[in-house]
Amino acid sequence: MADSTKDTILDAAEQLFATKGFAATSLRAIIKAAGVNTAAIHYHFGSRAGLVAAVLARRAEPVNAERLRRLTALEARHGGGAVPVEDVVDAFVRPVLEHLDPEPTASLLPRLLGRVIIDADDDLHESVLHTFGATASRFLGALSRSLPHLDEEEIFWRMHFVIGAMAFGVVMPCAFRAGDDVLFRRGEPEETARRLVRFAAAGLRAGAPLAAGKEPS
Amino acid sequence: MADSTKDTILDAAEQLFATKGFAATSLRAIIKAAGVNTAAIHYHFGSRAGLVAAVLARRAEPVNAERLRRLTALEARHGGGAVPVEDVVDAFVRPVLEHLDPEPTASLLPRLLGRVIIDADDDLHESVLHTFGATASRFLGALSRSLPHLDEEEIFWRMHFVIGAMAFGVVMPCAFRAGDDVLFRRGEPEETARRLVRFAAAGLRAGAPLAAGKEPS
DNA sequence: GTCTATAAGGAGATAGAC
DNA sequence: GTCTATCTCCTTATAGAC
Repeated sequence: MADSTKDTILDAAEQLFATKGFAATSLRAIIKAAGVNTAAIHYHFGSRAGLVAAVLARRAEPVNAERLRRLTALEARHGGGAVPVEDVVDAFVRPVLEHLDPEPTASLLPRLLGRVIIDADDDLHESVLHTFGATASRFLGALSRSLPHLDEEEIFWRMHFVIGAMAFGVVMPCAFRAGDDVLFRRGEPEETARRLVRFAAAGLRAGAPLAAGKEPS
Repeated sequence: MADSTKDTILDAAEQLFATKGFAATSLRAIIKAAGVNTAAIHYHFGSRAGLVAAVLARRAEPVNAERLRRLTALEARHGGGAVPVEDVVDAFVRPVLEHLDPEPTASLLPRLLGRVIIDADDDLHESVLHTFGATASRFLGALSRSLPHLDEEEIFWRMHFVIGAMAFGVVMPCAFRAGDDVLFRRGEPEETARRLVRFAAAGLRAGAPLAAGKEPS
């Protein structure tokens, strides 16, 4: 139990960052939730920014490693040629979405990463670019080979849209209401992943914006 | 100039909310930017929440009205039958995206609405549902008629993804860098709108997630 | 490594003069 | 309607005892 206090803080911070957002979570709230001392965060992480970076790194690095592992396996299986778009998208979103849960409070990792994507303008932005930049470049390259009819800039923007769809789909509350009725509730992780992969792959595969033709098969 | 102070506050608040986010913007920052008195916000808007609601309402209501106007015109033109998906998406996203600007600081309205969508969990959430609920319902109904092969829940989730893609595409910084090089920079509003409509319409039109077939024409 | 105590300043909100 | 002054609470961060 050498790192017990440190891990307790990381767990509590992760929970609060994921559910309330980064800007809306104070160190005091984390301290209270973790049941640790006021000075513990500064002792272990130096500052608020240090804690944020630690929480993020602990979860983002394994996710990005898993993404790259899956993409590399796909590329190997296709002999370095084009990988089907669905498979590239799947390798990108599933390492996040498989941690989803119908119970909102249980979906910590997806919501944390969604928030990171979304709370972009504070001190997070540089850290996010650094954390996700290499992975994004690899996936952009793979998509370029899978979608030769699109130029690099178009693929960049479509990947952007996919990330937005993923982050929003993941951070949003699991149920929506109309009046007093719950309309839709998130189902199994597999279901959400399938919906998103289907949507994103079709969007990525669409014809170029200026072309008049329909999507190629 | 009866409302001069009030409007000055609204303008300054809009600017800060759009660029820094809601949670990260304090009343003191707004007061300073607007060059007004400390008590002015509370005199005119009652509280911070009152100001947020006022800023949001001033911009969201015209946008939603324009969305509904365009959708109604489309439905009339198609005699109450199915409207092509591209046109429905266009009516939904263009009233926001046409206010985009290559210069980041000039895209206040899109960034404000993107942030509203995204900063969901604080006191904004109820207000957002109230502001956008009726418009969303109308568009879901139109999409149901345009996409008869999809059930209501699938359409709901895909609309979700479209909103996420739009919000993320709009809030993000206009340029991305790799090392010291600027890779991509946002172009004309028309270009971004065309990219998003193309992507979103293809995603919406994809076959049902469990079906094996490709998209219908 | 953990604690108490506290510094030093920012937050939203209000009272009361003008 | 506008201003100054101020209240109360919360924020991050640190000093120093144990």
